[in-house]
Amino acid sequence: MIKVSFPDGAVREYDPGTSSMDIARSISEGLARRILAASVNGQVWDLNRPIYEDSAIKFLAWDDKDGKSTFWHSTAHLMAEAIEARFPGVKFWVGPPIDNGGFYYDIDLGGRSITEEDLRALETDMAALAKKNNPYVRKAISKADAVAYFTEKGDEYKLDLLQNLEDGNITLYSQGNFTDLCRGPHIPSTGLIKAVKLTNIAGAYWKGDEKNKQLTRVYGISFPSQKELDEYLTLLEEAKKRDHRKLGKELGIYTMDDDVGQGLIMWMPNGTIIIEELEKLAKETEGDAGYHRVVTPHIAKENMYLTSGHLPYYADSMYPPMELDGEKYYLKSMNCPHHHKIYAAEPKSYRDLPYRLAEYGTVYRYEQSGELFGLMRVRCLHMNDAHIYCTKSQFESEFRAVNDMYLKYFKIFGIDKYVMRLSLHSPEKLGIKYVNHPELWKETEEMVRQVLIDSNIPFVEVQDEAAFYGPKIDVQIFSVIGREFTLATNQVDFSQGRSFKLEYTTAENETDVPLIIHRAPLGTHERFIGFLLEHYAGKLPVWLSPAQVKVLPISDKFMDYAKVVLGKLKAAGVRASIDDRNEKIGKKIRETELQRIPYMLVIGEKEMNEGKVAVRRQGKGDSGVVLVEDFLTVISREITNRSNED
RNA sequence: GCCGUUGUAGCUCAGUGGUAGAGCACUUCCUUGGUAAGGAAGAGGUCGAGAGUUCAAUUCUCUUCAACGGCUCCA
Repeated sequence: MIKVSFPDGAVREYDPGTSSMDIARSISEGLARRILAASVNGQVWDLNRPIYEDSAIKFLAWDDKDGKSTFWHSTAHLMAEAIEARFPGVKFWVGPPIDNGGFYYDIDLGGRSITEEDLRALETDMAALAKKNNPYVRKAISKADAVAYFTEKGDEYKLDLLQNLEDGNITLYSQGNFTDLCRGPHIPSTGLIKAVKLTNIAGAYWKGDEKNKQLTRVYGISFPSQKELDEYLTLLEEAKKRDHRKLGKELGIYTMDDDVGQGLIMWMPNGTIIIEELEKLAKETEGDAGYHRVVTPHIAKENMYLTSGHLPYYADSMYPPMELDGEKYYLKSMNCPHHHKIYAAEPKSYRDLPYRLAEYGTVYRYEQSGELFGLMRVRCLHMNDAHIYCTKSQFESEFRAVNDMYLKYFKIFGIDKYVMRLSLHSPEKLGIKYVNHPELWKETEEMVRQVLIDSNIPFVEVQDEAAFYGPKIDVQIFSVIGREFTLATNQVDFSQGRSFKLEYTTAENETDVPLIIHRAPLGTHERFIGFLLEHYAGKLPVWLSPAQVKVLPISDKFMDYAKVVLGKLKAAGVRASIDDRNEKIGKKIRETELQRIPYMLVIGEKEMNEGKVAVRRQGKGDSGVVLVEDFLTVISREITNRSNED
């Protein structure tokens, strides 16, 4: 007998060779019907795989992350079966589940292409195949047999996969007429897949390398019931409504134009107000933290970018140079070199450090055309940039102060869904993507890691994401459509101080090179505002809102009083206007609501006679009649406090 | 940059091998209305751009530009 223990601590005995499914059935039929896979000693297993040893078991159902991935992975195989039946001779690369929902399969269609109509037909095929309730059958196979099998099939992709697999560790999975090289696990049978949606078709380089052939990737998602699929589709629709590109247009935040160029944002009056509020916040905060503000040009000569390392490392993402008087000038892709020159303009002693230079710097980056994305990925951006020059002993407290600044900002904006990422270099890319100082990388990476640990900030470590000049902490956020972006960044630079020959005189009257911190807690205006629009679903807090109050007279009989109210609002520094159109109040309210203007002041006879206003909060309806002065007190406080409540 | 999709009025979108339509927005008039769309009339587009096929192209073909979905990339 084998001992099987459960998450609640219970232990039961079973015959060796019992499967997780048998065990589930011995507990309850309902459980057996619900589960998709099992975790056996921490590994996800097929439910029908026999267990021969004492094991800790946990059943995985749809509400489990691993249950979902297993389900989606199995659906990918189901899709492959349907595709192979419809397009004989196609070859499959890999078909994994996706973390944030669904699955894909990369396919070599052999010159054919798949259309939207094909997807609809494949969905029908898949539903029919699912209905057959074919079991997913696992078969362990020797490497030699596997190679023979796929050689006969002429499947160079699976043979390629096999190269990196160890003999004795190779399994095939089959369901219906489809067999795939796969480590599994899978759900018991296709009948569990009740609803499938194939969402899109895309190209994807084989092994993710753009030098390789491009395969066709088909994305899909599936659910154990039609209802859940419908809910998912509704959720997608909702997400689209808060897409910053849609809101940006509806709210008059920004525009782009073919004549201006790709990825070049023009901020409209409403967007500019947001920018100015953000800059005001940044200037206050940085002023308090001892930063000096500077302003630098948008271009510089080639030589500076050779010194900085930008040209050797990042020439591809800089705009090509313009030539003047026989000199090459580049649009700047970073502000740091200019700031270094300001540092170097006057001799520094240790008494001058930390020396902090801040600028909302405009930089230009030649992003690949296919990568541009609304406000989130653009070619001209305005960075909340600053560089801190400090001694080694000051580094930790400076770096930590920057982190504290992040957290302060995030609290103001109510940002809580982000991932702090410690971005490290890759040793094999030293001298290619990263400056070649292995010992400095090691030292500074440890230093940054320690700051995070000491500050009790949860973080993930990722290789090969560092800046070319040093490790960094990135704050990763997700757009409503699920794309990941670095919102803010806090970077160590042990390299440029040397390349620019920056120095300071130490207390011992010696010369030393400062460490540099590059930081951008508010990222760039473009990405940050794009993020905020989605974060707030367009309902910006009052202090940030381009229009804060709309005065809505019931009819033009009350226009004079409305103007008095407007005058008081403006005198108090509130951004307000009157809807003086000849429209009914219902329509004025509807349009103001749609513009996400936080406060509406409805004014009619009663309000006029009593010196009051009827307040309506955006999204919340009528919230009562108050004296104009009382309203002013409330809104002024909300603005001054940069209140995030509504 | 690569694969795929799309491009018609300010916006959202119909439509056709015989030089275009709706709703909203806009303008004017009527209406002076109390918490999410009052009524009427009017104006507005060389159908992304260029070339080709055709008696005739917004429609078919090619090129190009841009947007979108991915891939690659992202200091």
